[in-house]
Amino acid sequence: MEKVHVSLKDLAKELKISISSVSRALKNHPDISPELAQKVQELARQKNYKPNPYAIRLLKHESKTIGIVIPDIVTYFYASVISGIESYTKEKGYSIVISSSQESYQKEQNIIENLLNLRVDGLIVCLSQETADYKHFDKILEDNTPLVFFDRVCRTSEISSVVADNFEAARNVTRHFYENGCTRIAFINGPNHLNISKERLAGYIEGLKDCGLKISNDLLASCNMTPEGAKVATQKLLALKVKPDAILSINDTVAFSAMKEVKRRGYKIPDDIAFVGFTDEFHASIVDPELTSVMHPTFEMGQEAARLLINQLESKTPGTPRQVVMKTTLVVRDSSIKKQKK
Amino acid sequence: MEKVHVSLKDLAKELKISISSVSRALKNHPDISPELAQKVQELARQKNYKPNPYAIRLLKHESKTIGIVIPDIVTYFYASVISGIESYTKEKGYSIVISSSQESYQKEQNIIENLLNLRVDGLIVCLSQETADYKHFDKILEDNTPLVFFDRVCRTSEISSVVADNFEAARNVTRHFYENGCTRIAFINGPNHLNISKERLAGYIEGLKDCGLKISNDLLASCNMTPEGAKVATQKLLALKVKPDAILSINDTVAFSAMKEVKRRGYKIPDDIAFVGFTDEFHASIVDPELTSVMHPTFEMGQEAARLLINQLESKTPGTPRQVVMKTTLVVRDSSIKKQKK
DNA sequence: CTGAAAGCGCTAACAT
DNA sequence: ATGTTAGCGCTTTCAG
Repeated sequence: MEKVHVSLKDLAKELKISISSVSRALKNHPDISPELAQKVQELARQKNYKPNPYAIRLLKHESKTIGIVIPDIVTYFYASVISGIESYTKEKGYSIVISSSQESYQKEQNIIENLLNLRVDGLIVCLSQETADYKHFDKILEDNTPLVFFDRVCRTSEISSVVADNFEAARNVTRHFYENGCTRIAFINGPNHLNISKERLAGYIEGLKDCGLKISNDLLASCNMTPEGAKVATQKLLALKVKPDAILSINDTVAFSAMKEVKRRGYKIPDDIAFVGFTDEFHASIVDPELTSVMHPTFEMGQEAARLLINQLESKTPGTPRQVVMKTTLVVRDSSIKKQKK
Repeated sequence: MEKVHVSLKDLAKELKISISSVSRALKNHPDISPELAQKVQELARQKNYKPNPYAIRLLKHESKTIGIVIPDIVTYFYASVISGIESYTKEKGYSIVISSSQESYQKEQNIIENLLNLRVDGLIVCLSQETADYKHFDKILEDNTPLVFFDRVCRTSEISSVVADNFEAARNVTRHFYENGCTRIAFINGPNHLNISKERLAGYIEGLKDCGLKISNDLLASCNMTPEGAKVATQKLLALKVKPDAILSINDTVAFSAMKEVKRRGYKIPDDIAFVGFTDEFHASIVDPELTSVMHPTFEMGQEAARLLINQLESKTPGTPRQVVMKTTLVVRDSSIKKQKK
């Protein structure tokens, strides 16, 4: 029943040669006779020898493993980024260990500690929604464990990160609304302390300025990015005396929920209220009307984060932190194009 | 720059005692003086000692790691099952390494080989869509690596698995359609060789019999479960002289795509064509009309798969393979309730 | 109660 | 070209 794997020792015994000869033969070391190499490799194949990775990790002090910390696996955006990370790391011979914080600051800390104890070679992290304090990353830095953030980031002057062009994207969307006849553009934002919220808010405001529209606090709502939170935020906006004629949402999930509530209350999308979301997940083109959304290159963001990390890992030197800003594209669908412009 | 971790040796040197005493002190071994234990633990905490997991894995021949093979991470169902697996394994002190086959038979084989080479303690697998040959699992069995399948399974007489009550669920849905006035009930199925396709098809047919409806090949379509495949299948059904008045879809994603096509062609849902999907992912209640769906206890399925695996792992004995069938629930929403029954 | 020693599987410097 | 040895960090007999 016990798993039993053949070791170099086994091969050596069988061939009546030393372990080091076997080791060398297997990796085609320069000074080994071709015949021996041949013979050893033959036997190794036949007995299905596989090196024990743990012996190597112990010896080399590296695990060829990367830890990933995300708020939640069951979210298109994160799953898709992971998919990009997986593709790049697999190519480079690294394994990934994934843990989700479930948007909890406490769990995020625990997970990071676990991953560090596992001695991963590096970490790729997206902050939990609750995380507003960044001291726990000191431990990682002191540890000299390379770290890269994506999407929800912090301490960017010390730590590399991959983010979307949130400011530009939000500014663009605001103009897009204006060009389509919207003048009361609302924004359902995420928690204020997150960089994505801040940057998108700034872009939204800049966009309003570009269009000569006035900034109104009434048109701003924050939510915890859950469907329920989005619903409440939407209700707040719909309670205004003068209702918004457009709603920008911090992500597609929030947009979906808001749209549902808006439709339930009898308003027409986009004619009464136009919609734009962030991410452009698969379902954006499935909902009714189809949702205009800021397309994030999620897979590429994952690849890029992995690339940054592995570069750092393999170049041993600390290097200067890099902040990679990925370009997004506004994918225009029905939800933002009013048939009857005012 | 190099990561440097303190070892038992370091602690021993500092305290001028032997490594084995340190080791014992740290795990509160019975025969160690309380004072020494105290002192050692103090120093360990202070110097932030953490055991090197790779040394232990080498010694114990176990990795406390479980490999997960899924068709695709960016799919609600799999992500959600993983989430359940993660929750259970974390509790039990195991890490998970996730790899996706991207529905490719070739990749599935490679991944499994990699995971085996990594010496994971066990594997949880959902077959790729292309997988119709199951010989590659011999390697795992020979290896004595415990294995559990979920959802898309094979060789259930030898290997434990967790599945939904596909037959009963499909039969139920068919009756549900009939009770709501549908008599030409179509089924957009997945690839024929998959157990989920076979079981749901059998349930569908049984349901038709229950209702005294006749079975027609015209009303059966297969697809590869992509949105595009679903669209093509839908077009085939809509091309019939006598169109279906209900469509059962192998999963929600297929249903979403089919609904989109049906609406695009000007048919009303549910009055012209009623819809039911499988999974009940989040978006089922976001689409318009909201989709009736067979709710899978995804998180629990993951937990159960992990439980089966870890039981097997820790009880060392092979044990008899178990097939756990999880109960589903039909969540009725607008898409299947015709306002005007015929 | 504590220490010495062997060994998990592997690599690499050091012989020969 | 091949063998010997030491050692990565840890646990666990075995001695004392």
